[in-house]
Amino acid sequence: MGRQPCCDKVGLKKGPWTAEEDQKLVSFILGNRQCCWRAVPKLAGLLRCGKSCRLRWTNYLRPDLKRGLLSDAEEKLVIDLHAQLGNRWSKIASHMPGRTDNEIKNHWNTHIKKKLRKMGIDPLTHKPLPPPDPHPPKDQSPPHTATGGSPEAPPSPSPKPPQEKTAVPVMTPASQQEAGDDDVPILSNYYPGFCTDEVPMMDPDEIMVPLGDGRTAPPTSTIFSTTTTTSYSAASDSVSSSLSRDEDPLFPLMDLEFPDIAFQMGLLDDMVASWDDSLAQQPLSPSPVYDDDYANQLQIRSGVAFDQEPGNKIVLFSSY
DNA sequence: AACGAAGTCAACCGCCATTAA
DNA sequence: TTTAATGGCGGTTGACTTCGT
Repeated sequence: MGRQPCCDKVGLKKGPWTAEEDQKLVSFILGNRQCCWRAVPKLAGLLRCGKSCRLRWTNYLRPDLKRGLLSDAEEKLVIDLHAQLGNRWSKIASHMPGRTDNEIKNHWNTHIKKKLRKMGIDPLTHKPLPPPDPHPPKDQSPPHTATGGSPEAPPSPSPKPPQEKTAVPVMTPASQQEAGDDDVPILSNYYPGFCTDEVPMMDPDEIMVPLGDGRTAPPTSTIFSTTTTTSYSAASDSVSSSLSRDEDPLFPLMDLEFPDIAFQMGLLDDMVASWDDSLAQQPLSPSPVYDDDYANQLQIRSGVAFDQEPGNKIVLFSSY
């Protein structure tokens, strides 16, 4: 009957992840075939619940995450998508490869909202804000207009829930054609490519990590540039998330981009290595290049390219 | 230099839809 | 068919950082 509980939550650790935990989780996920998240912490030797592991992986450790502030184009995209989808952050994120729903949500709440208000636009309705009332009523919420109120507005006596989730109906004409949740017709052309909704766990013997032998490629096509085979070790600080991107040894790997030139130059085999704990402690050079041709030869799965050749070949790269 | 306010964002909470037993 | 776990989602929290005084 049913399934076993996800976790008993007894003796489980909470709070920020340490570098050691990150390393355990990454090593496990990269080294094991897909299995249920419930089993991950136990098998990986983590005192976390599976849900926590999943969140950590999807929001922070996934190799295809872009990280960094959203660009202007991305911000615009978020605004457009939000106008159509409301606070359905995962849907929005699915149109923005390399970005997580959590990241977008945070950015919306901390940056975009303010920007829109400064521009005189209601971030909830995406319509012009009404001019400030020179005589605001005392101890009473201003009457709500049809366009709805801001969630930051003082509590209203109306039974309307305070959350923004109800913002969805407030939409642009485009969205008012009642497109299905999944159908946001315009936006995929901003970022043709991958959807980050599905992040596969990887087959253990499909792992290919960059290696370095000192070779460097031009900046736009830089391959992975580690010299010694060192491990993707996050261990340098007890709280990795407190590190800046430049300091955190995790980030270089996250920033890896598709090494097209390397492949085209026949360096693929040189770059193949088995994943193990001794890999890549050394920072890896990011490269903003993605090669469609080579990608076409591979099975692209959410920013992870699996070489069709049998063997231990997988390339981790950012899908940007 | 010290303190408090404001901003940022990783992580958690709780709900819901899906799915396995 | 029923039950309950799982995974996913959006909202919220709180630790940490940055800014202003």
